[in-house]
Amino acid sequence: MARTRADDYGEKQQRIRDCAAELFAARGFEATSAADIAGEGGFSKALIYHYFESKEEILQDLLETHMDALLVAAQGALHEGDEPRTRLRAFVRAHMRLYATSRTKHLLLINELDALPAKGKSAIVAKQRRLVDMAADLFAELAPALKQQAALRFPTAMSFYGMINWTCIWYRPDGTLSPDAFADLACDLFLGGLNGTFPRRA
Amino acid sequence: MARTRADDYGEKQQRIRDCAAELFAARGFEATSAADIAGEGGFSKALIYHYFESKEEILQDLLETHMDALLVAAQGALHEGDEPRTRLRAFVRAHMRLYATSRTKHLLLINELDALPAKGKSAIVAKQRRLVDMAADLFAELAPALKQQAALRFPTAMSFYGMINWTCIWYRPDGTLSPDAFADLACDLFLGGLNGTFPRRA
DNA sequence: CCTACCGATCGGTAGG
DNA sequence: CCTACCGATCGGTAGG
Repeated sequence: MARTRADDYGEKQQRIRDCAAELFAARGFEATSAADIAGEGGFSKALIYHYFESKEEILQDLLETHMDALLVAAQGALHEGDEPRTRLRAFVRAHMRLYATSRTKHLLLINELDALPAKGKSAIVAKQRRLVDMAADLFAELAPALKQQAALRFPTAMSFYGMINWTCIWYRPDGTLSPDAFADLACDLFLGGLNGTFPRRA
Repeated sequence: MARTRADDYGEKQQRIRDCAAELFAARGFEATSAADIAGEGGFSKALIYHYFESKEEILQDLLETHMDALLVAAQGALHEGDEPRTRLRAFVRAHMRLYATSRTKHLLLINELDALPAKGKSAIVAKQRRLVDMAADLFAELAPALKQQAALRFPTAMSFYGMINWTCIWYRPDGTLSPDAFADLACDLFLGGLNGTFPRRA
């Protein structure tokens, strides 16, 4: 018979993840101690080290999960509609919706990726690269001339990701501008520029 | 006679700033100890606390200086040329040039702003807001319809800053794409969008 | 899954 | 009575 595991193994682990994510996002990874996490969740520091190897492993776990969710959502968006413009709109909306529902993890991905050891970081970066490639392929469909400018493929895709990832600095999903509304604005700006976007219906 | 100060007071202080900046950018503010900084510079930890009140004050000093330089450079760019398009190009180039020459400080501004105490952070944020306002005013000149959409003024300006600030994640000024070349690409993308930018001369 | 601890190191400051 | 530092160590806390 296989070794048994407590019925609530998964839930306990998740509670640790949740408490850690909250504190990592609020104070930063380095500034958060294992004792802080234990205090937040009302469990012992030793419990954390029963479920995770290290503080870094918790962060790795959080970022990995978030990137997987992003890849699934983005991949799904690419099947919504035939026109590349429609697919781009769905692609950007998928990002903003996930950023809204998983704001904490998104903040960690942006701010604390460097806290990971080199090997773990490169695993995350590899997943990010797949996402950037999906965007770049879509852009090449939208502006075929981009295919002749291989050197600008990546800078262009990163300019796009800058627009939407930078939202972690200033955007609050509970404000007047909904995730979809910002997604559409960003989409229009990226496709048509300032003068192709304004005037626009309010 | 006024109280005297060592002739090399300024230089010593600058050496501490430089060593701290390098380590803060490489390892993160929290992960860098005063002892690390002292070790890097070959001086005592006590020397640091003779010149600075705290580790935070060093970071504050670095970010304040960087923001001031950015404000001066950006302000200067707004006087280069009559057409708003020309001024925007100079504005973006000024940013990218400063990011290239002060890459370390730029990284700190993006990654370590939260390490500052609330009061110090808000002083930096206030300066950033002035910069964002300069950009937003320029955009309203370029697309007058934006003036009727007050709610989109800030999101639009932040989308722009996303494109250029996100470079700290992926852009290396010593690569094949020069700071001015990327500035022009970002400028074209923001003004004309994907289809207004490509095809373009290599 | 806890209390009880460890080796080491933290940011900051003492006397001289 | 000042500025410019040094070697040594403070009280607490880190991850494990």
